[in-house]
Amino acid sequence: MTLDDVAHAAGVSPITVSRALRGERAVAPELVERVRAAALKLGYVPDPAARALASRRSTHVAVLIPMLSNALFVDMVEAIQRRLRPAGYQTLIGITHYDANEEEQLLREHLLHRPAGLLVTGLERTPATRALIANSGVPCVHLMETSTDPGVHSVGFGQADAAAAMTRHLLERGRRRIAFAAAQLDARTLQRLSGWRAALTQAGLYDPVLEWRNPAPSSLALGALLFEQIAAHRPAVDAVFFCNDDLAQGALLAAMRLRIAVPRKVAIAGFNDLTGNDQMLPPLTSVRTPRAEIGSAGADMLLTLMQGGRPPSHTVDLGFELVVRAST
Amino acid sequence: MTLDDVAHAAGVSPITVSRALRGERAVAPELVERVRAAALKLGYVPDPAARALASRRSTHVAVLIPMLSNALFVDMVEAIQRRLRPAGYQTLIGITHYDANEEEQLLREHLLHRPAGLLVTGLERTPATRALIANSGVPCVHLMETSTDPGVHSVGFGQADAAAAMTRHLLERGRRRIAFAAAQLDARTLQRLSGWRAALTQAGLYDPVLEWRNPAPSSLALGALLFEQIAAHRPAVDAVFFCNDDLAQGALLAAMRLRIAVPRKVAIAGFNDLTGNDQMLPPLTSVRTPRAEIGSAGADMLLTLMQGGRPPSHTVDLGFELVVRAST
DNA sequence: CTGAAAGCGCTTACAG
DNA sequence: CTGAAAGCGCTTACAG
Repeated sequence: MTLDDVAHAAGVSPITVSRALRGERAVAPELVERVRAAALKLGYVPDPAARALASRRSTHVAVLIPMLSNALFVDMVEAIQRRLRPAGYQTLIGITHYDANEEEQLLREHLLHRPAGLLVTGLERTPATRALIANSGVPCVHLMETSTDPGVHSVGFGQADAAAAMTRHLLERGRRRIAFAAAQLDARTLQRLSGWRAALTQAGLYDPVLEWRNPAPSSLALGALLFEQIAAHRPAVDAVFFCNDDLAQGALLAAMRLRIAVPRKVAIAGFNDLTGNDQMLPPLTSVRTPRAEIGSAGADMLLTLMQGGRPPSHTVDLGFELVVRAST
Repeated sequence: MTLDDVAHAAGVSPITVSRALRGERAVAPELVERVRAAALKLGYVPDPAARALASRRSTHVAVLIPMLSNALFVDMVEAIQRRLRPAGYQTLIGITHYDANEEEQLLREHLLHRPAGLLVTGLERTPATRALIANSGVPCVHLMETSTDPGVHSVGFGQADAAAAMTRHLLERGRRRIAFAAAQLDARTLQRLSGWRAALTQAGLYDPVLEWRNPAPSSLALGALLFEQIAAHRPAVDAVFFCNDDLAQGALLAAMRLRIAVPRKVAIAGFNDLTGNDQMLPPLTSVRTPRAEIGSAGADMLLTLMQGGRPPSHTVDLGFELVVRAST
């Protein structure tokens, strides 16, 4: 079942079938109709390999994310697939493990397959990776952060702004010694840290000892550990803002074990508003981040670029939302 | 940079280069050496699209899983990629949302791309899907369960056995009214349910009112709800065995809210031993399931099949492990 | 708006 | 063990 069969059935040349099916204009509407009908009747489906070889472009979209074990990226990936699949694109997921060199290696591998598009996480990468993307000529959209560079397409939200907003919320609640606990220490975590720092500085309450960093991956256990350390070393701290919800949830459990009253003695806030926050004791205050929307809008922008179009804007800021629960 | 360039540099014909690079025997060792050196020097990499078109087989492996939001499958997928990538295969992840029809649709789409191999979750699917797999001739390994059919390749563990083992553990702890709470109600959940039922029946303690089913997806919130229902309607229940850890974790939080002592008044057990169980209050007893090992071993079996080999056994049982913590 | 020719970069038989 | 020929199923220029 090939183009020729459809051409035969429709009484046109194969190339006309090719054009009609791809929706190229410059084909008479009635011919398009005839071809479509024939293709449908024969159950014809174009061969992706032949198409890729001839056009030097596949229908694959490579999606590079740091981790799948962070629910954040799962939500984003699912939203991406929901958009890309109906449009006829296959998603290839590459996991970088927050490692710029692994990302570079992954990208090299994926580029060999001539992907139709690229979806990458964040803006920070090795110069070589940046060059690979630029030289490949493959459309690329950056997710999770917003770029000011008009040559870079991005969909995200202001990580620092979101963290600053949460910090101000804690200040409004009367907290004065607000610690920030960070894990992983990837670019976005550090942006959140800077947002927190800016808000505290503005309030005249910034103190470097309030900054707790740990490069290990975010987890309940690490959140518990960080909370225990903060409670032991800085008893005056009256709020802890964690860069991710799993840390905050772990802290809530640790507080219970240590019999430290939340939020009476210390307020606890998280980030991302992952599932389960409403089940915590007390329910966890967090920042809802629009990861699914980022996936959808990022895929839409990429779709536009892959079709040769130009998106209305090179960057889209999808914002965030404070979700205040009983923990603060 | 094509085969021809390498052929030229090595002073042989293109087809010899093709054969040498693919490791086909019937090429003189010294030629293989010469070709390899030339390819390396020129930085030649075969074009996957051309290869797929000519050989009618790609280097893609389609992996069909129910959900990415279940950490279980994330662990499995990561292990699969870790095995398949170095072997030169790309992983295409398809999410079925526990829907047999969606799985069928996904499979149809993936089969158009002539995948080199197929990795699917479980043994239960529509007859059409089964036929699609068989007729495609694409090597396929079934993950998570073990098949008795010698025509079906599988890597998993005894879901019913694992549930029965946990149930016996609860019986040994002196529990007599052991409820089973199930969500999602997919094939594996129902196998666990049957394992629990068998163990209770054997002990002469089976009672249908102890069975709690809810078709909604597993979550902390649903676990809390199920626990509240059980506590309200069946106060005599002295243990609840949840088909998944997130349910059990939600139950633990609900028990705290209701001030029901765990394990004094009621024991709580989960399944899979997802991350965070050790942080719960009290730490959660569970069954550790070898999902990463299943991913690795499944990928290995598929690799063997894709290379035309025959795996030592058509099915591999990787077992499970009881992880007893303070909640039981 | 439509088509004949050439070619994308490999591999599959078929010879020798 | 090696190679010349044909072809995988499309799309890209190039004409008209």
